[in-house]
Amino acid sequence: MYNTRMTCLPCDFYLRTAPEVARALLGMRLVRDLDGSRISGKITETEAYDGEADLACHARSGKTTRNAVMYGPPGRAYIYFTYGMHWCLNVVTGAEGSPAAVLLRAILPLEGLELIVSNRKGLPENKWTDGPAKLCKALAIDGSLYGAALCETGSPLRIEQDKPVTDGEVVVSPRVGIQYAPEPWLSKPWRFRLMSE
DNA sequence: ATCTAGATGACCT
DNA sequence: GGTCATCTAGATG
Repeated sequence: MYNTRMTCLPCDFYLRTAPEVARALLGMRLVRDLDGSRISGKITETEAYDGEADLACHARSGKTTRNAVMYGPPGRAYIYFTYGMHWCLNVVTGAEGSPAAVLLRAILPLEGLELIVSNRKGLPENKWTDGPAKLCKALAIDGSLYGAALCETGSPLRIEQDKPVTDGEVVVSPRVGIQYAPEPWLSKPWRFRLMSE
């Protein structure tokens, strides 16, 4: 029995390498507090981006205004804007000073369904939160939440402990959308997915 | 089912 | 000026 819904994962949870955190986040619950209403979903897909050496990571060119939060303490939100219209959400991992993060790529809606519906108007249910920019739209996540402490109760955006998943339910594969990256980064098995039934 | 084109602006060289 | 950790609608088999 996992009656741990309201417990945030502690900041120390993120004090590991990005691939370790990416794997461990599967099954946990992403929670958005919006005007007193609760929207949440089970994390079902993640990707790890691991430091300046990782030539697919946004920190590959050093510290900038955009990626600065990755250089800070773990457990905070690195949110970036891309393709002229999309927001994407990451969790910062590792010790302060070492830039790394985990991209949240998909969730399964659990609470606040009526708000998700209104944010994803007209689309079929299976397309509500099955991509990194889609889940941000569904949960009303944008740049105003940059740096939010995901490991603190009371934060408008946080990650709560939930039922862990077994290795048998997890599919590991290379990261997507980084064709520009050279080997070995292109093929690093740092994408983690929960199998769907 | 799978493919393609266009959106649209911040970021980097 | 080219690229981008993407998404959607529309076309086609």
